[in-house]
Amino acid sequence: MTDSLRVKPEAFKVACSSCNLRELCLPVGLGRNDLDRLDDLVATRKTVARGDTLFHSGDPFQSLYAVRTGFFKTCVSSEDGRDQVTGFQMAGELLGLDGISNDRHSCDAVALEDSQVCVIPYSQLEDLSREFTDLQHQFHKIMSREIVRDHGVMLLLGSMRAEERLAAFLLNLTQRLEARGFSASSLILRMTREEIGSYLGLKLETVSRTFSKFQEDGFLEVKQRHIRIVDQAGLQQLVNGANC
Amino acid sequence: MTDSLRVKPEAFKVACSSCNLRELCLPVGLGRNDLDRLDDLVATRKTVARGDTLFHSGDPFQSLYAVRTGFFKTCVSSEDGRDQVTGFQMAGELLGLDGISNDRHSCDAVALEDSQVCVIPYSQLEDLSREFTDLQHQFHKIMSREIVRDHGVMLLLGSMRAEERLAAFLLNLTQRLEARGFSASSLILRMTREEIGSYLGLKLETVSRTFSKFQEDGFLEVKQRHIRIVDQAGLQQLVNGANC
DNA sequence: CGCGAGCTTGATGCCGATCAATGCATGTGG
DNA sequence: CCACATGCATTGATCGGCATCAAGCTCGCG
Repeated sequence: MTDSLRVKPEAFKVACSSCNLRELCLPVGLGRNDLDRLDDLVATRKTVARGDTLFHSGDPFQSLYAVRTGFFKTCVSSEDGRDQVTGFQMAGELLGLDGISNDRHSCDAVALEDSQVCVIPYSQLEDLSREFTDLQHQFHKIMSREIVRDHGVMLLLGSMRAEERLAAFLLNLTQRLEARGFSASSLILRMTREEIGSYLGLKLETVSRTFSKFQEDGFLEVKQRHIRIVDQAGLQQLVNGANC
Repeated sequence: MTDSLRVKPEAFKVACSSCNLRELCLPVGLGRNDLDRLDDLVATRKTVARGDTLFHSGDPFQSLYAVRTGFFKTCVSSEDGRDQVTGFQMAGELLGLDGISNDRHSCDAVALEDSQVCVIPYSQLEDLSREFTDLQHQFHKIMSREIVRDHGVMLLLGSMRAEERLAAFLLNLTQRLEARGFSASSLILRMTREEIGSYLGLKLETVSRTFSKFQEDGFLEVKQRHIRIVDQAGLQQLVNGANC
């Protein structure tokens, strides 16, 4: 092999400045100068096969990860083996923020399809964000946004009924997919009914039944993991308490 | 009144460096130098009467607040009027982190007793944390800790039954009170059954019934808002799935 | 083809919601 | 000081939504 070929193919693309996710990811709002420095920081990628774990709860925390391609779930579990999916992450979203709190990850991150993440060494990110106000501010916004998202999930888990939960889930998913240039009305679920159920505080049978009901009611077409949204407004009405 | 008396009594105490909460609050782990600068930053206090709101959802975000004395709840609400308590905050805990995400608060913060908070102007905190690594790191830890806490609440809401939720709630509360030098076994609840229920995803009647059951079972003595924990280990066993 | 993981659907039961009445503490005005 | 109102808590009776248990179905894959 020649020297030039020994360079990993990813090396050419590991650059936030030319990444097509830069408007969704950490670099949002950064200027040319900041971006160049960020490119130096985010120098490596990591491939995670479907079913594999990016990090486990308890692992020492070193880096944040930005999803480049693929799809992840994060889940926490209690001592007695209870398990809760805390989120699903897609391209441009950050993984690992939980680890900052005590230098260990406190949840598992599992790839639900073959995925690729950008590795962001955390201490270097702190260094760089001391230098660049915009980066610092953007990073804080991302953490804050995660907190706000979590509060929304609490609202869902604490006060919504099964149909409302699933409707809210689907609308959230399609909205994020749309922001990434995918269809807002047709999607393929990367997670099982059980994983959806865990996220929504429901059993997989309830998730399945609710999908069927949505189909009967004309909101969706459901064929296993293929979902087509027929009546988005109807789902939206469900989430707001139109039926109460 | 003499001049000396006209000086607000608080003026002497508005100093993180001499605050008895500094080991629980933002200043954790800061050196002398950092602390002095933080003192300049956190120059004002604010008194919030019981029942009053420190900030509303939608208010422009300017500052974080550190609880100095008293007790708060934060709650989010959806368009259709659904309401969810997302947390209870006591001395040394930060309020307002949700506001960073889009320069507006996204929840209400309500004082559950007469309280006092330290006002931390956010943009100045950002400035200062660009200068002091330790402050920056501590701030990030606090945000991350909030995310981890939220994930714990999701686990609770998504997978625990009523008794487990209330037991977990009480243990968490006493643990935090103990860290502040209060008794771990005797406490006065600052919130109503309804607020507890909202936080735990239960109705107030269920909360009340569960308190009564805990009393029958010999875990607690309950007299309205006065709680005495008789069998902490028993509660702990409940939280872990000892009964499953 | 046959196996297994995941999904669907049905029957039943239980936990917690709901509805309703009473009790208890605090405060207020006559 | 009592009468009454008000807010919060307790307790009971009933109901319903979701969990649970169980059986069959679909589809991808070795």
